[in-house]
Amino acid sequence: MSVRSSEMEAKWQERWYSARINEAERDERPKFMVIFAYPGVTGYLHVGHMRGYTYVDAIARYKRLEGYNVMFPVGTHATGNGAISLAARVSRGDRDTIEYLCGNSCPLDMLERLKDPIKVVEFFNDVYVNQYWKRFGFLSDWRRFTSTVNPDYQMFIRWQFRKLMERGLLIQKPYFAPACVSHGPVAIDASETDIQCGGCAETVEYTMLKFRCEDMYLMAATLRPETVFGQTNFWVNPQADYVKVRIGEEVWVVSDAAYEKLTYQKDGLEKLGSVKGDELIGLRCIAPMVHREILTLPADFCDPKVGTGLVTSVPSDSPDDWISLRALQRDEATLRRYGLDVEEVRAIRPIPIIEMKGWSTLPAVEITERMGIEAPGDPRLEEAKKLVYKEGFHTGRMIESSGEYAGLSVMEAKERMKQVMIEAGEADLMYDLSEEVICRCGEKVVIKKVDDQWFIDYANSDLTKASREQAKGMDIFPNDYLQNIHGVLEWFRERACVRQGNWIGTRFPFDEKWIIEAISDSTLYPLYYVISKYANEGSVRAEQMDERFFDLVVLDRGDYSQVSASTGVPEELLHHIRDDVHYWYPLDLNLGGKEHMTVHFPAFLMNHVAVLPREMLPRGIFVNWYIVGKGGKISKSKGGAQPIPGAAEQFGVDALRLYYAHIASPFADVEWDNEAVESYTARVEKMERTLLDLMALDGPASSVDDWLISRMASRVRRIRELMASYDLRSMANEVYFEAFNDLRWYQRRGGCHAETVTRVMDLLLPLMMPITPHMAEELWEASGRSGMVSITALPQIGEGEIDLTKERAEDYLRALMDDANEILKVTGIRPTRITLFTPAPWKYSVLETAMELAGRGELKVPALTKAVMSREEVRCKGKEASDFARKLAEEMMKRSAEGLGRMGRQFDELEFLRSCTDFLSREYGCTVEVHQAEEPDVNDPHHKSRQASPGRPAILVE
RNA sequence: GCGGGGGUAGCCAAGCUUGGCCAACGGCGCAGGACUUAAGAUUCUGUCCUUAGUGGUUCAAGGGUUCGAAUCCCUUCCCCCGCACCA
Repeated sequence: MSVRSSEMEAKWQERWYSARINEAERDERPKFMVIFAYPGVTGYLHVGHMRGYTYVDAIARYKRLEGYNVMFPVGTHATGNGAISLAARVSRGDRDTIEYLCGNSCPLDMLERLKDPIKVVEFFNDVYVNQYWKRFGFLSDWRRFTSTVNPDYQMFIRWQFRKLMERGLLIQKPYFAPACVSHGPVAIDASETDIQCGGCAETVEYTMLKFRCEDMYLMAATLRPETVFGQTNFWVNPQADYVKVRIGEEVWVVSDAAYEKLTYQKDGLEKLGSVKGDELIGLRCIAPMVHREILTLPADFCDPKVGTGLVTSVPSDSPDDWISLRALQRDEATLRRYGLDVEEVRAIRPIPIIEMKGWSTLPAVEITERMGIEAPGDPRLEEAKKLVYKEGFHTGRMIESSGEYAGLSVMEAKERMKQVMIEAGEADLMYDLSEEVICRCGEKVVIKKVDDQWFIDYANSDLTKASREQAKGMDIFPNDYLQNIHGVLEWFRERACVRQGNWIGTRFPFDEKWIIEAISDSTLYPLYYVISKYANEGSVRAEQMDERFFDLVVLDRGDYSQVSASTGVPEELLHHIRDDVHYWYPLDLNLGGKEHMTVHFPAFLMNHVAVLPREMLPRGIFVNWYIVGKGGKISKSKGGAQPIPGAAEQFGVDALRLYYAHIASPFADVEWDNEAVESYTARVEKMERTLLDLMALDGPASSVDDWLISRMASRVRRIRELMASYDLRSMANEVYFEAFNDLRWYQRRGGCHAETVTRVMDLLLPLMMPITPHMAEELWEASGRSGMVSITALPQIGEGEIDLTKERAEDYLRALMDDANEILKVTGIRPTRITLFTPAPWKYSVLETAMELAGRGELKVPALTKAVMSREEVRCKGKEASDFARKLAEEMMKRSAEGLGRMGRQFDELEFLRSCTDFLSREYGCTVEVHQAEEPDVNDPHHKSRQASPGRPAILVE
């Protein structure tokens, strides 16, 4: 795209914004409030992100056309550690980060400032608003911009949490979270803001099985508590150091390392003394659940750093256990060294416990054989374990050996058996990280018990029920999600809503040591856009927005004079804000990417339901899918990774907007493809040129004028229907492709009437405004219209403008030409004369009779034949007549009611074709004659005229 | 495993809810014609096979329902996404 285009875009944006048509103020009109789920401020966005945002602007613009007072606010979400992480990387001069910033044309002198997380947020807020959203010509009310770091926003969030507390939806219970042993809570994520290594670690829950052994318990940590029925022995690492620990009445034995971890998770641990691994070998202990006595045996694979450093042995399902057991059984020297009874150990056999499709009941034995694993310590054991575990977890089922659990799936059995053992005091839980994590300070990161973690109780059944009820009445797109969201709401459970540590966010109002986490502070926020304007313009300060303020303006609770006195906000302003809130809310549409389906949208809905009265609950959700790069993510090498301003420059904003709107259904991922985008650039240019050409026309009226007007008017009507479900793609198709083809056809048919063109522009330009607003304005102005198309109303269709018969006649002409082309193609004739025959009058009378019969539902071949053959003027045609009746009846019986309706829309074919002869002879470069079949003295050597039927003339080419 | 989505002509992609002008919108690509000194742009025509406008075979595969199915039902094969504390 040319510079001219960018200048043109800037020109119109400047006009829109200086005329403030984007600003939303309460008035008498019906309102429409729409948002997109604000993006997290984590860095530059790419062209894929603009898809959903563009939908929102196009929908907002369309709603303006329909006469709504539209509010389309934007904001950003800075909560979490994204900005902190980026600032940290800039601070430490991370090369990739600097390159990334500069590659996106971040000014060099910014780098120093970006060491401060808040500056990072401010910087990107500016980038998003100015380089993305304004660059795309969004009619968003910029005065309402807000960000989760703003103090006023945070006052709103604190209020929201007070309301959740009031409703009894905040609950406290223990929780296990990663923490540095010296710093406290840390974030573990791939960007490794807080940590040196281990960004991919996950928290894993081990079940500690208690094996009674004399006066103590050997504690075996396992991820597979459901395998207890397969236990055959117990593993101890003879080299490792273990400790005895008193906890309550019990004495546990765990590895040194495990003891340390447990001190963060269990209260009242008392270390009694150390014990070497080899001292624990050859003991007999009682296995939990099965209450069998088993033997403790030596195994090197027990890592004291993993779990408790003690392992229960299930050789049927654990490749490690099976290989170690077999090796030990063959190793008489070792057995003797530990004073073990050789025969007893050799008698140990795996016990089948789980059956799964395609496997024997001893999968560990099977997999090791298959993979040829022989010795303990084989690195492939890890892979073998994963494979068996995964298969078993998903498809496994417990067999008879598991007693009352027989028949349960592994998944179910795992949960149940774990619970039962915990309740019986035979097991406990411990948490660990899947890999080592080291804090920035160099200390270890462990899983620490948090006793007083706060949760939002999304499992609350009243809340769930009310939310589902609300969802039923909402406009939710796509339809599948409307079905699905009920399941999601049902499945949503308590969610930890606060964090400690290094996060950006709002302080939890009931305990300032907590920061409200990222999902929880972005659910009710659309409401805040109504109020943010007052904070941004300075008429209400953050500290004035206390609980009573929001109670009053949102919930109508409290007294104006009192709240005014206590907050210092003038009473009149309070009224004003209150009325704003109740005018704009509820939110009409919340649009967001598909990643929001399982978390954000349900939480958004449930928080609204929890806090607000029924009449303020949201009305719509729209989910959009992604623009992806070839083979998945958008990337530099595969296209689409270029900065948004660069793409705007290269392709043109209107072209990009049209691309997003039209390339595919919103509910499907699309692969970014430069060529495809370029074709939309070409399309925008073609459209513009075509319309400018039309505007230059100044000729006489002709028969196609009414056709074109009808066509456009029909499209306006259809678009109204389509846009009731925000079907931008179909609208784009109608305007930029279908209507475009109409315009070309009009010109081809010789249409050139200025007045018609004027009317067409009235109808068409507003419809172009939502998707290609800059071009629409440009053409609006070029056509001599005043004002801006962005603030016009959708055109009203005049009485009689839609004339379906005219449209049908033109379709008939096209079909005729298709037939003629077909004949010319097949025969290869270069025509010197084309003769068209309309059917003989009696054929119309047969059609009429057929329509009558069809209207009564009595159309059948014999019925029609009988009815028409009784008439003399038909009967005299003999077999030709009966054949025609048969074919017609067969044809018509295949039609839908709509199809029959079209057939019934009759017009004078003879006259119409005669009016087209000039056009047709121009098209075909030969003389064109029109006759009625059975007209005397017409050249028709092959009796082609007999083929004519109503709606389909016969053609003779020579 | 649970939940969800999908397989349409060379490619992308509509249609499927409410079965019937559906051989299947549209775009891209390709081929040919027109315009042009030429190129580009534009425009017209064609693009499953066959054919004086007909007929045949198609919408992952195989069954079924129906006068009639890309559309509804069943079975099979293949692909994708989500499963949480991450926005």
